[in-house]
Amino acid sequence: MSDHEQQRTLSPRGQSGDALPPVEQHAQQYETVRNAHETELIEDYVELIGDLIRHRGEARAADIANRMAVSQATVSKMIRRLNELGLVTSKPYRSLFLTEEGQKMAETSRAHHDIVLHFLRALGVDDSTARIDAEGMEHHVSDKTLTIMQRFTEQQIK
Amino acid sequence: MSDHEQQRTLSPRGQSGDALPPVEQHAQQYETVRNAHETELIEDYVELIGDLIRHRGEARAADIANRMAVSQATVSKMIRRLNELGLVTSKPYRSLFLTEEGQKMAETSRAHHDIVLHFLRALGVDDSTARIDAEGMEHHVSDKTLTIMQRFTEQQIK
DNA sequence: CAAACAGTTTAGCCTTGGCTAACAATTATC
DNA sequence: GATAATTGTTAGCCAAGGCTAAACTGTTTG
Repeated sequence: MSDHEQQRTLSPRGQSGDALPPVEQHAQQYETVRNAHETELIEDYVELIGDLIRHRGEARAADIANRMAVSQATVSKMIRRLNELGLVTSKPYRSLFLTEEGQKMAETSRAHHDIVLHFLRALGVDDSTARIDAEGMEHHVSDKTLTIMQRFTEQQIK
Repeated sequence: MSDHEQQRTLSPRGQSGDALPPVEQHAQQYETVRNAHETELIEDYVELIGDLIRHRGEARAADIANRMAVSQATVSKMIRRLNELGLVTSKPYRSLFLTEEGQKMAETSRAHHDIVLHFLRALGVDDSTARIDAEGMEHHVSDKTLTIMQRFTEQQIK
């Protein structure tokens, strides 16, 4: 392991000039982010497919490409991956469908997304900024924090 | 452009069953996230290097590797990139330094990070969760939202 | 001062997620 | 129903960000 930094066990004050967190904790923060990144895109695709089906009745590759601002080739490749992961079923030149598992993922993502979006609005962020921020934040907010956000939003509305 | 989805200009209610956002706006959300991803890692490295220098007086590749939970080879490669980007200066087998520009980036990242972290704590999120979430959220929070978060935190403390 | 060890770099591999260009299939239109 | 337009797929490219293994440098120490 060779940790040339000696570990100081100062109790942190929670302020800006804080000591660095202990190595293990610090490392875990970054690991969590890296893991989130791996699933993030997949979830975004699945979520979008779910939305398209819900609102349009079908999800076509071209629509996904348009909405993601990505080439059709990229979408095509991605769909193959989603297929392999058992999240969608697709026949060439036909609309896509979500598998049971894909549906579950879509719902969860959608729910998280909504919680974050509503929270930001409740906080006073304007709609278009809230949408952009929510899209990015969505995958990095833990369940614990989501619960707190939800509670906050409800209180604001009441 | 070939938009086979016809654009419905329903005014959205801001609820979960919302119509999809207009294609251009939707596309921009995803683009913003993709752009954030490109700079994210870079910023994390630079921020960490800044922190190490501030707290330890120097930033060694081995420490970075430990704290990022990543191999030394990966760090080495990354340092080369940071060099090319003009963010750090480094002599082989020597400690790193941030350039002017690198320092600016480190400070900005650090500031954003702190705002998000303090905000989460003010919201009632426990410390270790707040740290993890902040690490992920940091790069996806717009300036506007940061301002609002900061105001919220101050009000809570008062 | 030589050997051992810790730290750094390089080489070479892999996967992901973009892209363009060329081709194939489906759908629409005349 | 032939042709045009749209949509989908395939092939092949690229950069980023991981990894391991091996080579190299610098430092410590017997």
